[in-house]
Amino acid sequence: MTAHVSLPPEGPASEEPGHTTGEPRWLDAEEQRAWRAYLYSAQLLLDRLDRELTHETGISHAYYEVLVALSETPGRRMRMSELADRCLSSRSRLSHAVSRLEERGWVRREVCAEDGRGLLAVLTDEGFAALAAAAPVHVESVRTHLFDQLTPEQVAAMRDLGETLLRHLGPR
Amino acid sequence: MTAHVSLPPEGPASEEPGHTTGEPRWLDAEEQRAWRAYLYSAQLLLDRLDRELTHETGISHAYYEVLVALSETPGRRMRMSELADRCLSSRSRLSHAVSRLEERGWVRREVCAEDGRGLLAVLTDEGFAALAAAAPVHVESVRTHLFDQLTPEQVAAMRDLGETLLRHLGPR
DNA sequence: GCGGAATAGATGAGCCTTCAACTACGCTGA
DNA sequence: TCAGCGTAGTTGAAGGCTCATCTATTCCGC
Repeated sequence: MTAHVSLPPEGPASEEPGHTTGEPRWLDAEEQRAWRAYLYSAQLLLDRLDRELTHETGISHAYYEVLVALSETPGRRMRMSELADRCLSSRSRLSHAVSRLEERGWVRREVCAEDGRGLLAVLTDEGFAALAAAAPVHVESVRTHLFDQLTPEQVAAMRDLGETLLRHLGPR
Repeated sequence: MTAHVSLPPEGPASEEPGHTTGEPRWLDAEEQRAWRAYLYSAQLLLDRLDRELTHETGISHAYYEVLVALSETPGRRMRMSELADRCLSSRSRLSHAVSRLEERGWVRREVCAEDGRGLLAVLTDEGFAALAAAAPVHVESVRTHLFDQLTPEQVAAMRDLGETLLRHLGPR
């Protein structure tokens, strides 16, 4: 009955008044239901999108995001750190990812003129072509599993929810 | 400008009428904004919750879900497959996870009486104690990064959104 | 009761992510 | 001009996840 975020109590723990540590702010049944619905649906959705993209194009969602970020930039190139931020990725993770994309011939590293420490990730024509092939597959998944399921009001609520959380979690 | 799900076009591709393949149903600017807000916020939130839980308790969110599922069940035991379903986990992933939890002494495998093929994962007292210690940490994270940020209307919308998507993505 | 299909689960290789070093370069102040 | 610190990025080891494969057991029809 009690679910997920709270410890299943044998009954509410005895509470002494004037506590110092503070009793955990457990979720009530309604909150649990909302939280679980959000958590499960988000996990299932992201998983599904990633799987469909990966299986139909050979590009994981993580790689896809890297390619998209590069493709949207003038000259199709970006500093490694900036790219990491845009992809919600750690520096290390991005570094590994770019190495693997480099092996596929989709990205190339270039030294940065203004900063001798810096590198630019550059999207190659092959990389752009791979992205062009994958994009219709991905957009169809997003339509099918997300937008086709929602009313315009729900889409608006989704955006509102997302933007509210982003203000807290920070665009970094 | 064009973002994420769509190929950044040099301009809309020429479209011949009577197409057979079907032009991709690209997202418009509003849809992209909603989708990105949702995607980013979900990724950041889940990441944050997982990190806080992992760093403060040594239990990843994935393991936490396993422990919670077991703790909620009569006898604190469950068939491996059912546990996998409850945790949105593949059989293989759960099998590996239970092995690791077994090494920590938090879970034990028992043979299943009714089905010689089956196994039961059983939460040990040590496992329950570990969960009891972690739960307050996790609930505080969920409060701080989710519920404290939202109005009651947004919580209701979150639940509605989640349940709508779950109907499509299936409780499996 | 027996042969074959289906189910439950384990296993290992390979890839991905994380974390903690580590290198290399730039910036600042004395 | 150089010492020290901060920033940019890489690297390798360790653990987690996926996928394909494998074993053991049950179920089903005859």
